[in-house]
Amino acid sequence: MKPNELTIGRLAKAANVGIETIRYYQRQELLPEPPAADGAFRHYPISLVERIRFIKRAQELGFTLSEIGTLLKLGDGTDRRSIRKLAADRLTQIRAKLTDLRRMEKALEHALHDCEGTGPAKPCPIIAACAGSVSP
Amino acid sequence: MKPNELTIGRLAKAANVGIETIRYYQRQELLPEPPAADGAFRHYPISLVERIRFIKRAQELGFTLSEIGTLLKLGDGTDRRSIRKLAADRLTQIRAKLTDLRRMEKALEHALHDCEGTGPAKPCPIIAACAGSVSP
DNA sequence: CTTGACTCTGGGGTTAGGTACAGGGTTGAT
DNA sequence: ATCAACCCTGTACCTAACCCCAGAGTCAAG
Repeated sequence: MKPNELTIGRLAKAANVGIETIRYYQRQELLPEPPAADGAFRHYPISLVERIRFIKRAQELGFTLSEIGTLLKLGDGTDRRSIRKLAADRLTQIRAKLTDLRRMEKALEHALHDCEGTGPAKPCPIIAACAGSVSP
Repeated sequence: MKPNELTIGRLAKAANVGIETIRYYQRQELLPEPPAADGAFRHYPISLVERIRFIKRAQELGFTLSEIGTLLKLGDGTDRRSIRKLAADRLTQIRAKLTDLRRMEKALEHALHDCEGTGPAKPCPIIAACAGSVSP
């Protein structure tokens, strides 16, 4: 084993992911699979640590693994147009989800607030919100 | 078939869900399963239309089906404390997700903005964001 | 050269909320 | 009585991103 190479376990530890995650990324073609001579241990270049970190950081930006695959292929950064489109689409999705969640937040806040201030004589406003009645 | 009863298909149509959704809810014990005499058609009371709508509206508030099961059991609204806890917990989750998504939104906005204004001589800021470097 | 920690291949399972058959049986309108 | 439209049970599949396991082989330290 050369000094700039790792076994899968050490690679996993260095990149702070599980071994199974690495194998999964290989199946998704996000990571190369080094050749193994007849069941012997594979040798992974240390550069893969950075590649895995790239994947993880892209995930934190909300990209799916499939999008990250594209990003990795565009990794030299010369095709700005494709990269921008990917990022812009993802941003649109994130904003849609934000709108959705904000609606839920408001509705729940409202129902909870009403519930705090409602005596047990009236129907529970949270249940009422689900039952579809408008708060009186 | 009594006038206040429906077949599963008509119930599905009335509640605006698929037949399979109704069966799924039955398996999750969100809906009762009327008895069927030896492979004959089941008869569903029309009141289930409202129950399904309840489920759908609760989903729009962000509750999981399992939580909705609890809500349905608490449906008389007398146990306000349990209901409030459920709603408050869900609200907490929604807010956590909102925080997460807002972070993603900011980071993507920033990277996109930088990318618009960066000449092809510099590395792509979107790729750079994934690669973990701080924008210079 | 033994031992224990690791790795290999191949397959399965998980969560949530459904969707999609296949191969029958039932209804109800003509 | 026929026929289309519907329903029954049971099972399998879908997405996304992994996790887990068995049984066999390999590597490195002592």
